[in-house]
Amino acid sequence: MKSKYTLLKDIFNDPDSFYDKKVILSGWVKTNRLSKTFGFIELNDGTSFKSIQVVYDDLLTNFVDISKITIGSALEIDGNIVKSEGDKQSFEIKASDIKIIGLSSNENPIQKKRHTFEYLRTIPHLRVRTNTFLAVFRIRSLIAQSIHNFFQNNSFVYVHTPIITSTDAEGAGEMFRVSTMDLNRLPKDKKGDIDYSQELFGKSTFLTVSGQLTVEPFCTAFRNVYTFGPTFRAENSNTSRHASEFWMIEPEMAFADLEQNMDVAEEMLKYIISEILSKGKDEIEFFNKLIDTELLARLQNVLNSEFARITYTEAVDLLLKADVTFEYPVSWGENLQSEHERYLSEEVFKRPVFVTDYPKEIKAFYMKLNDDNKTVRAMDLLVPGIGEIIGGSQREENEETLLAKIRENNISEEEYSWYLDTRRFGTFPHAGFGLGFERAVMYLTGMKNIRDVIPYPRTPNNAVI
RNA sequence: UCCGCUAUAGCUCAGUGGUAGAGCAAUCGGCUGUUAACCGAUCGGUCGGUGGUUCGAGCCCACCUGGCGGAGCCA
Repeated sequence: MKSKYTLLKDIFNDPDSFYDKKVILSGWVKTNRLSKTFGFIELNDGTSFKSIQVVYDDLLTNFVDISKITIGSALEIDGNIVKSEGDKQSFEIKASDIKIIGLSSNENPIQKKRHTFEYLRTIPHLRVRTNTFLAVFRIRSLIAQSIHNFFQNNSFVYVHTPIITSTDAEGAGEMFRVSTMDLNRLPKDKKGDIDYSQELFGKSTFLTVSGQLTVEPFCTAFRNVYTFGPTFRAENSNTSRHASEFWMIEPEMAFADLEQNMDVAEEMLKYIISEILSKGKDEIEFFNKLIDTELLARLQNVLNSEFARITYTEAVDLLLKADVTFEYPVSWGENLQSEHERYLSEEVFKRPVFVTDYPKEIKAFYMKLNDDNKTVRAMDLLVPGIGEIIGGSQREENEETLLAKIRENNISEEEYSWYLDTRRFGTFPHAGFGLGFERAVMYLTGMKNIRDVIPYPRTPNNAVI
């Protein structure tokens, strides 16, 4: 992209080559410090996490206006890159001309002070200008890109599965209904029930809760595939790690079993970490300093250690033997509670841990039944601080067994006939998992609330903007 | 949805039944190298809402609403 403007990222990459050179910068004021005849502006142009210090003095014809410049104002600055006399930066720009492109009103709520995340959530359109969110959303972008790179490098095909689905109860929670009908005048059929045949699609439709089922047919053609898109859950969940709209990555691999599934998940996470450590250095250092002082050590530890792998049955044994009193009792056949998962990842292993082979009763119908007839080839990846970040399984490839599971679970055979076709017309072992994108962002930045890693978070009773 | 905490100036908070406070921001002024600059002044309030107890409520009680934390559901 050609432009008359020099970008801050280029200056920070190689400051020496800019010394005593004239440049034109454009960007936004982070802060302004003023003395009688001179002042300092910190300017960020969006291309770098770091800002540059602009030195200006009363030789500027518009010195009075510049000295009153407000946070957020957009400026164009002509000047020379020079060695800085200050301690906190090695170079700065000495302004020969400053144009005010857009003055910020003095009512800008973003101030030169610490704001709480709670307050900033009420102004999602403005919080992105603060350091924390500049760091969060650049890292979020880097993580997304590195996920694509990882799969593309490994011959996966990216599939856009539908966001509107007609399959009710895809198996994971409450769904948002997609309707074109007038809620105040719902059409009724002869029995007095709502007549969904009058919908635009001629039937009920919903927002997807997972792309997994619709990506599986692509796995039967392209071998290795993945989805990466938005997902919607209408649950009334009020926690720091649930959102109504979030993004999910769901790879599906042909001729793969659960072990390979875990290998890919582990390799993928390590790849993402190595990418953000090299490409998001400034941002990760910022998180490590101000958000989570153990972040860097944790990321390096994860990068250099193997993830633990235990079965559900082993996990239950470990928990039963644990010298800890849990609020909820542990017993084989029950779901692991958050406190149990936390104990395993935070106390026992102190690193990510795969828990596999859960009782079939507490897992989805499509998971492959083990020979013991009691457990399925499922895996959850638990990480310290967040809990479950990945859920996956080897899929049941046997048509008869899958059909039996569908009937056992009172799922409509008719509605899933297309899914059964994947087993009828040339079945094969396959496996996949779902990675909660925002949970990954939380884990990799140290941010504690999912609302602070989504640009415009949607949670129950909260859809600001 | 359940449990707990919470709501005072634009923001962050103090205020222990008896006159509404501070820091930051903003505005004005001072200051020749600042780094969340510093110093002085000014401005700033329906104490979330409704009802109750009391001579008197920001403070006590009830309900409602919002926010946060935890649990469940899950990613």
